[in-house]
Amino acid sequence: MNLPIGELARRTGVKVPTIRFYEQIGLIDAPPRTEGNQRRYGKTEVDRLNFIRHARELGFEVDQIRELLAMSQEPQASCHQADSIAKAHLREVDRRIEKLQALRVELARMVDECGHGRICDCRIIEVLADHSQCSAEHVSRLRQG
Amino acid sequence: MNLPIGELARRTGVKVPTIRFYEQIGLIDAPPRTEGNQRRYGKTEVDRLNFIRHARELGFEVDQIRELLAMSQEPQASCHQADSIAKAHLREVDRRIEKLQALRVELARMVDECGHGRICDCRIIEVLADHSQCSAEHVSRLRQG
DNA sequence: CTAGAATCTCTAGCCACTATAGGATCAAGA
DNA sequence: TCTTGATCCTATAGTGGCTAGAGATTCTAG
Repeated sequence: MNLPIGELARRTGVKVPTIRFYEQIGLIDAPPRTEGNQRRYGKTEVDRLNFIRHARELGFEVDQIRELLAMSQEPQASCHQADSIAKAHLREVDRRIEKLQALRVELARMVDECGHGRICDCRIIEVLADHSQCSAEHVSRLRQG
Repeated sequence: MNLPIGELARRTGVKVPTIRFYEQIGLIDAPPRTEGNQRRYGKTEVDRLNFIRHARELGFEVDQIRELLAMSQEPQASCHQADSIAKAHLREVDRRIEKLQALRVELARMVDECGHGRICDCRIIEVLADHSQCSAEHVSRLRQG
């Protein structure tokens, strides 16, 4: 194999600076270097990065991925822990979906009721200015969706 | 009125450091100060912060809020722009919901297929390691949910 | 007058990257 | 062999939207 970092990036869909970042935070090991100090990777890293990317796409946080990686390297361990990480994550995803759907209703209503006239009659501004006009009980922290 | 920052925080649900942060980034104006250099707020700021908090809760970004605030201060302007900001946001929310639902399916399948035995038989690790086992086409950026 | 709550500024930290600057190295073609 | 240009290197700073902490000052009730 002996892949340079750009090729590893191409094969895994993880960007070059992100790979270096993952090395920095210890999510992947520092690989051997060429005489000119360039990183060279093997199949192990392709697999590991694919695992990481996939888990990130599924919304797992880096710390959770660290745990999953550690577990995957002890094949005799019980998978109870992996199961519970995934279950917790599933609950979290369900929560996010619920919140977004409440939010969706509110936004749709706002847009629907916009008179398309002047700001002073616009329901969008009005609703935003006055929480009591909300039909749905929506939620304070949406950073995670 | 002449509210100190803590009272403004209590009335709007925006935390004290966040209010100072909003002042720093120019989302609200710097208020007058007491002789001892403490901020004192009036009704205007209560309204404005409520507007901001509400819009944040609905998932609008600070830059969008800036635009909405600017618009709301020109009551004779057309609300077409507010409408399009809200609509764009609605589309974004729909996109997030779709992604999360695909993700949900995948996670549920993972959890469902976990044999609750040893790691080497655990579908969770396996599925994460191999994207091709995914039933749903899920998505690369989930930071916003 | 005093105690303690609230406020002030400033700086750094959070997460998971992304971007930029200013070099060095590598691989292919002339 | 030389050159070109793509890729690579490190280091630092920036992103968004806050949050936390230190250490000093001010306000207010008793």
